[in-house]
Amino acid sequence: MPAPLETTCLSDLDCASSSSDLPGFLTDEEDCARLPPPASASGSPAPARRGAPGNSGAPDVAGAQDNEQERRRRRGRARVRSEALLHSLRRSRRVKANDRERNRMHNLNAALDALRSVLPSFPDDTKLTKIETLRFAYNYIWALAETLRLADQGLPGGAARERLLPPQCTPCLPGPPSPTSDAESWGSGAAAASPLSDPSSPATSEDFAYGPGDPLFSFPGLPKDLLHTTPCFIPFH
DNA sequence: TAGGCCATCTGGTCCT
DNA sequence: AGGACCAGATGGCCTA
Repeated sequence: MPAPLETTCLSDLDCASSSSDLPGFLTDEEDCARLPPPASASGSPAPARRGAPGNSGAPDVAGAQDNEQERRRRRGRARVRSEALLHSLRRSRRVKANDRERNRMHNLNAALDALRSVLPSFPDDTKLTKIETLRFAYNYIWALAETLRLADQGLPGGAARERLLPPQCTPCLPGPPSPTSDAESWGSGAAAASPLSDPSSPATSEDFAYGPGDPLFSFPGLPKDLLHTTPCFIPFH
């Protein structure tokens, strides 16, 4: 049991400063409203009614009772003050933690914006959602890497297409391998299909994160022959 | 109006 | 101890 802190109630100070006006934020005012009012502010307790009518005890006994009551009142006030102080300290730490968390998410969003800015944009200028940005970036990087790999092999476009598109896979270029074997963590529906350990391996439409015509699967930066010969790569405007 | 997306708050856990 | 990270909860906004 910590000793009561002999300090003034910081909740008064906290209540005076509106530290946040964010939606859903529990304001300090609301917070403080929940607190038991500080003894000093709760309407001064009735003064000891020394000699008040109806006090029938003997004077010395009455004095002892008054002293005991006064001690109890002081202990109560100290306890309320210490609780309020602890509460305000927790509140202060929470507010700071909220602020850090907000900044952290802003940084994360800024990084996502930066990622969007280096990805091919769409004609209708629709902003990719977060999950779309991540999936598109993943597919885009995979497609670029695949292009580099084919270029290193010195394969012409037609041969490259043969390598990319096995005969049994005509409708679309296989999507990139899933980054994790846990399909559920990668997406839902077709995006959650079984991962391809080898992008050039035979694949079905279930293997594609995005199907033909899906703008998230068209990469304007790829070689023209690939763009023109691969149904999946829709020329970008 | 339901569903998707997002921002924010919050408490827990891990790390330095 | 304090900060970073994470996941759940909540409420607002927008669209089909």
